[in-house]
Amino acid sequence: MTVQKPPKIIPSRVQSTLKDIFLTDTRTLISHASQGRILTHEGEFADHALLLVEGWVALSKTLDGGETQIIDLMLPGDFALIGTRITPVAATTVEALSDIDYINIRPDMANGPDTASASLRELLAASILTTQSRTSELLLRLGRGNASSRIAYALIEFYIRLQAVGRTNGSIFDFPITQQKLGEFTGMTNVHVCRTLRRFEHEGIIAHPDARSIELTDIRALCALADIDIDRFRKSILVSRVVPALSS
Amino acid sequence: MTVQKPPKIIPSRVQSTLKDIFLTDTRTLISHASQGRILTHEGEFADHALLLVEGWVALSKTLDGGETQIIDLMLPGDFALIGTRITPVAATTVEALSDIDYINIRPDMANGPDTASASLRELLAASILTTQSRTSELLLRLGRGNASSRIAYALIEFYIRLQAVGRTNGSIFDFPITQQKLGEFTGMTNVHVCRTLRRFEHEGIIAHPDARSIELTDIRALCALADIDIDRFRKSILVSRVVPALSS
DNA sequence: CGTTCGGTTGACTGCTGTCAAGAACAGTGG
DNA sequence: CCACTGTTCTTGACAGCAGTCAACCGAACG
Repeated sequence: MTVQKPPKIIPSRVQSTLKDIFLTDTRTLISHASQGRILTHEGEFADHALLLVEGWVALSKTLDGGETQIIDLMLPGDFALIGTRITPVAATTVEALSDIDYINIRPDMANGPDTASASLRELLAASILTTQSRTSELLLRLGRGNASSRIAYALIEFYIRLQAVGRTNGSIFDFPITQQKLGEFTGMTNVHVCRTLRRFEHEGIIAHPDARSIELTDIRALCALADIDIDRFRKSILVSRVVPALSS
Repeated sequence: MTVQKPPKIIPSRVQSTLKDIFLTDTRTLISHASQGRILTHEGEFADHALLLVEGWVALSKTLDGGETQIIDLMLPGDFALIGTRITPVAATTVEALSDIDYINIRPDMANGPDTASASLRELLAASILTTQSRTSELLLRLGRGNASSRIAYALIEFYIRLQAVGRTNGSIFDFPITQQKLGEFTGMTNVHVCRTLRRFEHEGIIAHPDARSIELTDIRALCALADIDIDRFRKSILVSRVVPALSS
């Protein structure tokens, strides 16, 4: 009943782009980091782009009091600008929620006039707009939704995104995130996350096939709670089309 | 004691870019819309970029139940992609919070290979990243802050942004937004917005020089409430520098 | 076998939403 | 000039959802 781990895949479009740039097998470029590692605070990442190959990564912000809000999660195959120098994602902390494999792309690799660089920029632009779309949806739930709505939203978002990169087995998927972190994403305390998940489980909406996985047994109910039209939502958060106004 | 209305200004960098593109005086391109008008729902805006010259505009999303969350506010001088076809800002409603003047930029105007188009794309890319930064800050307050923190955050954000485009008079500025809309921005009910504003006024943190203006009489207190380091914050939400990885 | 971490549950508190009524004000039309 | 209307703001009473505090459990790990 456990999730079959598919072979590690880089989305094909990204992979071919990277091959053009690096002129080498992408597998040799992969770095590793353990769960809990903070990827910012290390100069090496300033202005870089990060391609996540395996695992989950959180982009978060923290108030002086120490309260943390996760702004966006990176799932396998995701691509994002990180670093501290130029982008306004500046004050963001980048943390590995699980053990991860990733490729670090230096800024100069995307700045050239060649088609490979241009293609990389297009990917980046598309990924930025997709992130913006997800962030808007999350903001809507934080501003207007109750605990059930927020948790349901998060679960559906993870499901749709993982499904798009072949990381689901039916409605089961790996769920390597603590209730504490899920609370940081949904704007709740870990205690209330726990209560809400337990209630969902009791109502037969979700299940735990094993400790590290989750099964969405009633996706329709989750969509209703989160006020999601699943088809429209899928199109909205998975956009990867090139945006004319941003391509060169 | 009222706010002196400065002449209507288009930020100089934007203005020169637009002149290059349109080969004409930008003043002839300005359209008007009245307070309350919804700018989406009209095919004419699909995929367009909008340059706001005067007034406030809200970009919002709505749940089925009718509850609305404002994702971002456009203030005079702001520039954003709107429309429904390609961008993931798709499901967003664009509403004039006050009477507005704006310039509508058709997608083909930014797609050319000429330097003017390229410059426009750079502006757009910078504006998207700035918006992302503001949205992250807002998300942090919605997820972790209480009513005081959220309102204080909103007031400081408006102040900093208006000051950057010369729309403040000391710490006084035009405030053409209802408490209802402020609640849609901060994720609160209009009733609680009212209570919070009244408390701020009673505590001497803000004042109402006249019905349509607001004065931030104790900016330091507001920053403390919102957990804002004002200099860092200013840099973060006003970034307009070109992002290497996105420029062509 | 002790320690740590994450998860679970209960009791209690309190912030914010809901409901409702009234005040201030602008606009509209007679 | 004066009702009439609709919108926004204001305030109070009350309820409920989620945070806080605390205790305990189970699993993983050294």
